[in-house]
Amino acid sequence: MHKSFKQYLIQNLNLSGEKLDYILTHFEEKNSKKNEIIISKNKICSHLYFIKKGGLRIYCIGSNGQEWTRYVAFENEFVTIMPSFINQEPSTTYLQSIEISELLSISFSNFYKLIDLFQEWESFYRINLENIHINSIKRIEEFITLDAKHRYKNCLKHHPKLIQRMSNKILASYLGMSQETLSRQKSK
Amino acid sequence: MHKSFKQYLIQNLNLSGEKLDYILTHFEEKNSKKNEIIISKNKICSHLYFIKKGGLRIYCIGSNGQEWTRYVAFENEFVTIMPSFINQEPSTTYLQSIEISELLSISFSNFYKLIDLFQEWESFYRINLENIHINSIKRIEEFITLDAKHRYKNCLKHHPKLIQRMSNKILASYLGMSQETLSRQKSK
DNA sequence: ATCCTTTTTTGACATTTATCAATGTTTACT
DNA sequence: AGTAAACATTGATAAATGTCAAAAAAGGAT
Repeated sequence: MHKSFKQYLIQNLNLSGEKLDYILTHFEEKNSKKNEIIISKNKICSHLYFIKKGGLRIYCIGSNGQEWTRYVAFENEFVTIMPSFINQEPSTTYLQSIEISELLSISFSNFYKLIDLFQEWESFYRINLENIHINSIKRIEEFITLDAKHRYKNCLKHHPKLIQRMSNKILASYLGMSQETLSRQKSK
Repeated sequence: MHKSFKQYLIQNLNLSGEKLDYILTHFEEKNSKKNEIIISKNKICSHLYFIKKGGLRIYCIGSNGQEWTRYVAFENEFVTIMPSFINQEPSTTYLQSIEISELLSISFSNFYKLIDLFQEWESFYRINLENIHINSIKRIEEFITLDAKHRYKNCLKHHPKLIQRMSNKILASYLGMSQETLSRQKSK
């Protein structure tokens, strides 16, 4: 059960045997269809998800009703709507499946229970936080320093595979530009 | 010694007595002049700083030589160039004092030594990471959803005090717009 | 395979924001 | 206090990007 996830944990979490199996019992299988909304705006995001297969995105709605993608994640990544999950407050964004996906979920209370129980689990989480935070920092730097053309080129350079799995519409909304502008950057 | 910092830790870190004092011995006083560069681009950021007084910013250089402010921090906040500090690799950005500041610094090796020694210290750091990551997320959402006018208005609403302590030049570079554009937003 | 829906591309035009230049204002230093 | 340097404002213009509309292309369901 949770085989690929267990492999992932063995490689990244400094725990094994009974403790690891105990941790695994806190995760539940959850599948999602393409385009399925997993968490809606104004709901409290009560779970954190591990992606075994597929991909998710987090998006917000702009003043004119447009969707803007704040985050994307694929296989072997954790996702949740952090501001909502951590503070257990209503979300300002949506969590959506952008492919047929196989997920594992853990509830807020169980997640933090494991942090209290196992320092190794907290370290694992902390290292994950460090990494996603560095990614956020890079994303901020791209927004303040680069124009549309260079944001696209940069993304193409650093995440060529991800681009292939996203529609132009979603990629444009991730890069902070209109679909038309993205389409024009591509033909250069 | 480190009196205000000790108060801060007593309130936010679940440790006291000898252990707390032992932690404090790993921090060194450091003062900085206004505009002083504390860490230069291409250098490895070997320390994390706590701001007792004053303010710092992190900025990067755009393709046309402009400075873009990625981060600002004032009293009772920790700052470091995270991508460089965590991975001990050359920084792509500068860390600069924007006011006369009184800092406390801890080295990379001592910081992670304390994490290994005290689970409480790791928790303290983890909670800090959660908070700054949520702030980064909000900043990303502002960049993808808001135009220049609304980015300024939003900043005015959520960080009115910080704005007063930053020059227009730095504020504009923080909000991702030219000084002239910011100046025009203000007169509305 | 075919039809229908959705996505992507392209063009024309509008809007936002940047750039350059000039002037007025503040700040820092001696 | 006085001076030089840095900063802020304003106007004119240019460049980048958004919006709207239509055509072309791609993808899904039956």
